[in-house]
Amino acid sequence: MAIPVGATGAAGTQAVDRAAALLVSILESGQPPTFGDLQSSSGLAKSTLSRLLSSLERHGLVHRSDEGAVRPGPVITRFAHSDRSHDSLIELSRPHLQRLSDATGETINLAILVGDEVEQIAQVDCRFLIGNVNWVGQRLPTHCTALGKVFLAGGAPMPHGPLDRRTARTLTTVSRLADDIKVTARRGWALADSELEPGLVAIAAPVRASSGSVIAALSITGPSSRLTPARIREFARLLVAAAHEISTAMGYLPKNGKAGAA
Amino acid sequence: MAIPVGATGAAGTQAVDRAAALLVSILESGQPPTFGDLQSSSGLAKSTLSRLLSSLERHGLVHRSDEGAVRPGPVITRFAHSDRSHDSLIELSRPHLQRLSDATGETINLAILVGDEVEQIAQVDCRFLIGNVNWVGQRLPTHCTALGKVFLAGGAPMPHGPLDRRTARTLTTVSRLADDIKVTARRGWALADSELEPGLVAIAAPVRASSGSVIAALSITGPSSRLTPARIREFARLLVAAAHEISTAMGYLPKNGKAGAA
DNA sequence: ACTTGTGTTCCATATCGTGGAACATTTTCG
DNA sequence: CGAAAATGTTCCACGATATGGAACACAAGT
Repeated sequence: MAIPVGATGAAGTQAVDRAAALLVSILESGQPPTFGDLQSSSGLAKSTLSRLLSSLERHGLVHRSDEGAVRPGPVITRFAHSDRSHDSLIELSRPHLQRLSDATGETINLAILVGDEVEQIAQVDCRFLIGNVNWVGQRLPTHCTALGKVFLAGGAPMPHGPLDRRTARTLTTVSRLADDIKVTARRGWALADSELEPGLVAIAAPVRASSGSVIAALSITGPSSRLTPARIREFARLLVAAAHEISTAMGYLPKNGKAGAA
Repeated sequence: MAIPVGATGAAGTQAVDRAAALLVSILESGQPPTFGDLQSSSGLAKSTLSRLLSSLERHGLVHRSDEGAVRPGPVITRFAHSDRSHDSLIELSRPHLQRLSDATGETINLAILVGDEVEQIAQVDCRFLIGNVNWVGQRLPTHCTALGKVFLAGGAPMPHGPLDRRTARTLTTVSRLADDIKVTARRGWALADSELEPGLVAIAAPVRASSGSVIAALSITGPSSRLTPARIREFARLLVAAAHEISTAMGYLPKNGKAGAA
């Protein structure tokens, strides 16, 4: 009685599996599929498909517009626009942060852009005694942090007016900052060496959504005594790779366009 | 034999209904529920719950962290951070836009903030001959549009440098703009009268996520010949009400905190 | 080491989901 | 305008599939 194709140890869930697969294909398809699209892509009987969709719709997980397009429903929409959507980004990223921490021993941070500031949303602490305390929840300016520069390089509006001078090395003119951002964009990662606090070095790289826009930034932070130029170069490779892995998990496709659909 | 509680004409979908309800409660609960939480809130047998969760997890719709917390899965996370999440916001808003259009006869727009500009993402055209063409996709500055002012009043970073003078009535100094924003914030809606284009009047109101942050702005636009002071006052009431309804649909709770959970 | 708590696997049972066909609606085309 | 095609929903008898209790595996607390 040969188990069907690739039945990975799952049984007793036919209906739910089908409904789940349906929902996934609706969430991942670029264009909202129609009933017909789903019918042919899933291979389900009309009646079955109709029943499953009705159930999903009844629970607000999908919505059928007048023209017959099947879209993510209000429950999904609400979640997508709520703060909680960041939690799941963190959850999805955590293993990568951890791996990066294991590889470098330094403090790893994940941050998002809030208004014109950078807010840390996750952190894995360094394993040295000399390290930073918990930065989660803290907001910092964009012009003097590696995390901030990543967002600026990703298209966030440049800061205005006189740039706050945090240290002697802070970039305090828009033109010098713009130059740095150009370098950052080309290089693929940002550097802030004693620009926020003397002796504090950070590098950061972008995490991208499937559309390519920068949705978060990943950073490695440590004292300049440990983050020497040679180390920085080495860590930057790891950092960019990790950020890239998260981006991929988010549906970003490295070279060409388009995200995976069903 | 007596249909169970509130069985709204649905049958033949027990398993899917249960799984869907499960997913909804995971998406809507403030704190990620544990297996136990779900067990008691759903009343399902352990074995059933385990099977359903496994199925959802297998499809990437939920994710179980090490500590046993059940969270939205990668598929949901990807969607939440993709551009497509705006589509479903539009879909959810469209009936409200339409109703507003029917009531006022003027052009209705929905916009989001992209960087430091406002991008229109949905529109319902006015029923007069004199009206604006399709603005969807167009980006405009924040300082001279009602839509933009809504975001500024909602906490978006103020624009910098010299403000582009679009008309004689454009607010071109940051301080005058700041005053206007204060009024906007207090009043609950924004007004831009001939500030973008002579004779073009627009009012706008905020759409809020469950967290209270402004995620979109809703506007009514028309020529000053039709949008007289009296009409503006009348329309503003309708506008604010409509924006509020969308906010509510997004999980925003008017007075106190907290969004609905299961 | 024993107990308690949590989650997964197993299995016989009958409940629940299935798909074909009939039906309802809307769209297309002659 | 009416016939035909396309699209989606409801119905129903059948049996495949989900169910929940119990046994099991594992971890945490005492």
